[in-house]
Amino acid sequence: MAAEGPAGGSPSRSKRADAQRNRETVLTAAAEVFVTSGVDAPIRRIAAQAGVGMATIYRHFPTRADLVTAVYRHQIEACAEAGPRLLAGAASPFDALRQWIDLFVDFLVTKHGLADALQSDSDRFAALHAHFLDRLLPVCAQLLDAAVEAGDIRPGTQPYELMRGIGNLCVGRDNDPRYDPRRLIALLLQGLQRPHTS
Amino acid sequence: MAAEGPAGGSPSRSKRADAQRNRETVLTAAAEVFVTSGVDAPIRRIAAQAGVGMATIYRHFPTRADLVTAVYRHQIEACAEAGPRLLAGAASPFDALRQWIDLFVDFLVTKHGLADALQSDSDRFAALHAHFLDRLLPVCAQLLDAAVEAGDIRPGTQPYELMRGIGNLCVGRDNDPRYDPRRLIALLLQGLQRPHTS
DNA sequence: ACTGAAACGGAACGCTGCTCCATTTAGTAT
DNA sequence: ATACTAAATGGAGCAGCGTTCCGTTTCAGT
Repeated sequence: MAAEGPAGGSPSRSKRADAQRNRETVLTAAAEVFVTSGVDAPIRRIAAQAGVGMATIYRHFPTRADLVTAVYRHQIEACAEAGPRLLAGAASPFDALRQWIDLFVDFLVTKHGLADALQSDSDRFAALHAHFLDRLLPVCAQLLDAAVEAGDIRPGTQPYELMRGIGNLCVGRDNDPRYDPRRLIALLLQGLQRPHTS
Repeated sequence: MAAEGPAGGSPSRSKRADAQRNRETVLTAAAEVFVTSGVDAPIRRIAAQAGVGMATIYRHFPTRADLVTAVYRHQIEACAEAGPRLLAGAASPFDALRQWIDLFVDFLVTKHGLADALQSDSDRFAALHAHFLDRLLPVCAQLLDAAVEAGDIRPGTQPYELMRGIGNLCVGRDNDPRYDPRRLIALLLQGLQRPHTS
């Protein structure tokens, strides 16, 4: 997580310096290409942008999911870490859940095709799916449990199902004024809310 | 809609008989392949299954969407026609809406990858998306309007957004016991419902 | 039967994912 | 400083798929 500055511990020892450098170069290039062409961009294009061969990319990131994961690692982390913070600071657990979902949705919709990739049943993204789940599912579960505990929402909803549903709602063409996933997610949360008078 | 029997009007005059036959052959083959390999199955495979050349398929169905549309035409029609019928027969417009959505969801989840294709932003499925919308959006709008009119649900939800949301929720790996789109859709409908005391 | 046009099949092209290996280069021991 | 070794590299090569193009076959009307 820490910066790989000269004073800090070596980020991954036993790697040659040029390999380290190339790794960063590829990450930067991939990030740029992802913005313009989505996370489905041809490896060739990313390699060209980075000025390296394709094999270099495959060596550093064996699957496409590894590359995507690495590019968005910081943002996934930020989202994961926001969970407990929101829970501590919000007016109610339900509010915390809502705000966290907002963060999550913003993350998904601002990255071209990321939601699509996440829900794709293609093997090439299996690891991406797994990483998101590993990192964010516990956070979501904690928020959900707290909201149930507080009586804000009805019990019985599985975190996995909720996360996939939210991810699914974010899939598809971007910037369609007729479709804003946030509105539907708000509806979903509404349905989750327990009637005020129990 | 009617069968193309000998007594009925010619289904599409000015087509050669072998072309007519091949069209049917391709449709049958495509239906079979779609079941096993999803609507993304290679054209080559469908051609092989049908025992025809690829060009024959492209000539009859210029885009993949045309083929998919043709294969599922009957079921799309059935879904469209069920709308008014349900509205007339159900206990309330909201019930009709719920039942119609059930039909729609069943349709989507039983066809491998159909929901994925529908929401894909790839051009190759644009026509499929358009056809679904042309045929089903008015039906959904009618049900939605009736439910709003009856005071069952809050106003303000756009039919397009609802349909895309439902479609989106059906996207992804099939038969995952941890994820049943129907549960989330039920939640969505719950959120749509107006509180009983206005 | 004859013939023009419709329909056909599959080769061919372009694009992509992924792998393999000859070559280059960084780091180290002398 | 030089030589050596293993890590790292780059791009050619193979396979799969979508789509088009064209020489050949088959239908249908005379």
